[in-house]
Amino acid sequence: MKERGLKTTAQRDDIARVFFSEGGHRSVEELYAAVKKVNARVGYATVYRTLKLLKETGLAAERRFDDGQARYEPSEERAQHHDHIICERCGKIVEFNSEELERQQERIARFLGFVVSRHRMELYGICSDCREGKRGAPAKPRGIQQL
Amino acid sequence: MKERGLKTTAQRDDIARVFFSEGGHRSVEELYAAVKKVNARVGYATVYRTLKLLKETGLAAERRFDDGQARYEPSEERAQHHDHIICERCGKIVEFNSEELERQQERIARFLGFVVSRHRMELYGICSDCREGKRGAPAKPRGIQQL
DNA sequence: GTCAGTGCAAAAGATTTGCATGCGA
DNA sequence: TCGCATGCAAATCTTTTGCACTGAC
Repeated sequence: MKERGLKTTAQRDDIARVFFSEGGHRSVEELYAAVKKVNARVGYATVYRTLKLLKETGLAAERRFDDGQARYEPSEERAQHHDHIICERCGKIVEFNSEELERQQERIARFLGFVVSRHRMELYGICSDCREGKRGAPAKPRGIQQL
Repeated sequence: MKERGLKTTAQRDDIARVFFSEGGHRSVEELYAAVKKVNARVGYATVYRTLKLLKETGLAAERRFDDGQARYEPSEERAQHHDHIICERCGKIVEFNSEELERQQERIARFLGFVVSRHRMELYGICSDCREGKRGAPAKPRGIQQL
């Protein structure tokens, strides 16, 4: 699973297993809690160190939304590239992808003389469930919306 | 200049003066240093507090790029809305605006059932100066590029 | 004269790091 | 066995806050 020059240890295995099975956009705190349940012998620092490792080897992508803490998700090498739209009321995060938008960005960058290596694009607003006054946990994300 | 219900004090005046005259995307640290030169009697906390005030009254906009610290720029009430493209080599930040891109985002959000309140869009790449091997300070930004 | 605004230092929250120890290759 | 990986706590970094004091209105 992680033969990219990484030594295998019990904690790395457990962290990686939890990380890739849960998917989603997990904060370090959430991941730490989840890993703890599987292996109580894991320290906070190791979770940070492992996540950084996964990021450096390209297996994980780091996201920073506006809540002040980093979140990680399985890299786009394994999932398709996508952006995020976030509900400011219930916190729901929906992933989407738009070819049109990508082309657009590429065009803009080229015009300004840049070669783009990556981008970050987040939309913030209120989702329909919240506008309609529905309560309770947000609906489970349904994967990447193609547009 | 700041009659939005704000009491005027020497430090606020100085901070606001520096902030609005320098413009750009200044980190708190940079602003603090700049204000210090004008008025040594200003504390770090006051810069933070004043910036937060300016943000809340809509006079300043907070930006968080990928370098871990907040940056502020005069609000879009006074300047036009724009996004950013950032050179990962020299740190140059170019502002741009694209009606097309805005429409695009609006369309996507609507399709997903969201009403957008704000968005965040940053492109990261290498600028032409850097690709051509030019050294030295990045060229002064030339305002918002219309696309 | 009041009370909001300020400075300083301490607190907080997120993340990193030093160091002695443990465990995989 | 050897050295990287780990745990824990301490250190960093950025931002916030408590508190006594100052200055604006």
